[in-house]
Amino acid sequence: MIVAKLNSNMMIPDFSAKVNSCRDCKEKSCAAATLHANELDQVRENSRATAFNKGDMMVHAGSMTSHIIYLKSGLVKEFVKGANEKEQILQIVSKFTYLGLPSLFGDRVNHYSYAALTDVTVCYIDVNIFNQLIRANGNFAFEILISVSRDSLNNFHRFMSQSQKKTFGRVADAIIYFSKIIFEKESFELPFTRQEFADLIGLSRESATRVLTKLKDDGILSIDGRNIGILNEEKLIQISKHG
DNA sequence: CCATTAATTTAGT
DNA sequence: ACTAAATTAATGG
Repeated sequence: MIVAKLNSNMMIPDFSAKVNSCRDCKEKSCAAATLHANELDQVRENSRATAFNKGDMMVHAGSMTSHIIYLKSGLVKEFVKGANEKEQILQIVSKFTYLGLPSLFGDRVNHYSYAALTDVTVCYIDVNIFNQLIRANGNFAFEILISVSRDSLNNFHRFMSQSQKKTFGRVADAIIYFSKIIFEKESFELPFTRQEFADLIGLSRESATRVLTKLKDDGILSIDGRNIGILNEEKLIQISKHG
């Protein structure tokens, strides 16, 4: 390990740079779009922008929620580790969403862990200013409520199907989930390994790949490494419904 | 800087 | 669980 010597030419990196402007932000959330100019300036004063690399841990479950993380770009996985140390992915979070809202309102501790699936850019927003805005601006609060509720509905449906369906149905659901909700495309690249794919739907890695190759052999999917294409959507939906 | 090799991670059976 | 393939890190020039 090389330790850089501090001399007069070496500046300590300047982390004080604040977010440039929230008013002109091109990556605003629906909620932030309801804020007035002076409120956005308040947010700016209490925010910092940073980036994470693919694979980076962003939040550990159990840590305190001092800041809300707003995801400006990239994909993030939200997960927990069960008693058996097995990972369960709760959902894949895509851009323009706030991470950990249920933890903010339900507790002061993050109940879930977050890790970057791709390179990611974020803004940290102080929870105090966030709370303040919710109290002060009903439209903002309403939008936040909408996103939390949608999240909740989505996740319950996913977990329902997971607990009731067999392996093929779960895999089909996951593929449809990626195609419709995350990527909004017929074909896409899985943002993670087979292990993680299995962790998302509560299967073993072996079962997950077995089902994927079967779906490929049956001509329902095209699979090349992490690239997945839906060839026969009708059948896929059939499988999803059937179990 | 690039090339080679070693080590780790991932996929498939 | 094991093997092969792929990706990433370390090494040497």
